[in-house]
Amino acid sequence: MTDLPLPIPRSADADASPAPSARDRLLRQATAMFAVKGFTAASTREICEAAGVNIASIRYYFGDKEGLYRETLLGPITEVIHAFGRFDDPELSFEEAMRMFLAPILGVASGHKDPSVQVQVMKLHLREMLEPSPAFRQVVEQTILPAYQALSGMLARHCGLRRPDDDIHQLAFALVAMANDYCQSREMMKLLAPGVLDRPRALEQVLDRLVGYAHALLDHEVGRRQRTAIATAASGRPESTPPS
Amino acid sequence: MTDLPLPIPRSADADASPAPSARDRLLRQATAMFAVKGFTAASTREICEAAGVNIASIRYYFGDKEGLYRETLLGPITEVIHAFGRFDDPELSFEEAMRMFLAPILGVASGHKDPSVQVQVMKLHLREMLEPSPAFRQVVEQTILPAYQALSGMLARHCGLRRPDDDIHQLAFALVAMANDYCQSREMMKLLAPGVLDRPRALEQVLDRLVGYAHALLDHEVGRRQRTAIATAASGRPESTPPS
DNA sequence: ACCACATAATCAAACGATTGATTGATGCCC
DNA sequence: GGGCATCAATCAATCGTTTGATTATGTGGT
Repeated sequence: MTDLPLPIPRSADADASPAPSARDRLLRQATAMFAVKGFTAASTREICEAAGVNIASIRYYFGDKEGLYRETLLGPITEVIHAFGRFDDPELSFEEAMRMFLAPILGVASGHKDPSVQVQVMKLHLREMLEPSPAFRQVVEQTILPAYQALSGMLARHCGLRRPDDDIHQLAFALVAMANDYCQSREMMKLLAPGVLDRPRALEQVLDRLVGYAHALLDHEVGRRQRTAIATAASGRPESTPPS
Repeated sequence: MTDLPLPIPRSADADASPAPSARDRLLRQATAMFAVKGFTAASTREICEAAGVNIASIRYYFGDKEGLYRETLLGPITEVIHAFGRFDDPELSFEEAMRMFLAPILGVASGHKDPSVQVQVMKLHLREMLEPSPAFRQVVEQTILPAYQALSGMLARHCGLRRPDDDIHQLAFALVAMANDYCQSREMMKLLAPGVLDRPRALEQVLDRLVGYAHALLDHEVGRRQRTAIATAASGRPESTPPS
């Protein structure tokens, strides 16, 4: 029950699986462990045992636990952001752009064979938003911030603005929040409304809905700004909160 | 620097502050610690030192660390859900209902003097959605599930349905996600768009926008359903995914 | 008023277990 | 034999928990 002394379970297959190295196994298991249990709760012994490697391998390959964690974070996040592509291309329609932006977050058409890995990585990042580690702040400034600026800039453009203002920022956060929630609240969603995620083409349908939501919110924001502009032009008051 | 041997710092005031007991101090500091560092990362010594109580107090008042954690979770969540009031009252308009529902989540008009406590507690619950503890699942079924059923039921009613279907559930999750995000991504929001949360009436304005978003999404969903109904009636295909 | 007793609350100290990190030796392949 | 990778074993530190004693707060009897 306690001992499973098989460090390399899969033998040399034909060609499909090139027998993942100890480093890769360690990194993969660490991703899963960190996502499920968090940084502190996931012990190095646990991770190494699941990966079938010795405890000293962490020091050997990554220096220490935080180095392993940093690698676990940095790798997939750049992958997702790269998957965005040029979603802020002015040639694209708003729906096309939002679809390009939302699809990688939901994990649609992910490169991995196992879709749960994508979800685990998203959970890791969402956990970091609650409890930012020093490693994460660095990742944010290098990768997430440019992506967010591209999003808010695109939203501003579709609202007829040259630069995003606070209302655009709020709209951007609302859109991102809707997408993130489908990685974050998955367990609760299965508990409260099992049908949404168990349908055959569940993720595609969720993506369709979210794109529709985004369009509705953009139209709402455009309309609100027009009403605000008319109101301020009529009364001369530069107030910023008309009804809804 | 190390020793602060004053277990009861504030002397007997007039009447405003009844000198919080050791149990209350412990509970308050535990809430802050758990919210900031998580369950495992927050050590019992740390919590007790911050609260100015002995380590054995945890065993004395709550049995063990998990008992303290359970109390930390259960208390404020029932408080928030009770603050919803009867938001699903059929007499209310949709905007009135959503305002009653969203305000407690954002922490508007909270009973606490310190608004950061409310945010901390929300972070605790969001963390639990990523890593549900046994204590949390019990809390979900007892308190969150009824509140969610009230929300999805109200949404279904405003869409002309007797019971919520999968599309209503997805709409409900999107609305909750938008509100949760303002507790969850606060740090990142301050980093990416500082103006949104630093305005004088920031929370009230955010609430106004979210209520507007909710209305826009509801209208979008109603329109989508009408278009779907017309399309299926015309072609006879019971498909469920028309464009946006 | 005084003592005896009981309960509640708090304390310092230590328990065993587990943590992340580190060492020096070992097998292996080119 | 010389890098490369892996191993068992152990380090000091910290973890949550527990103990037994000590102080504070009442309570009732005489």
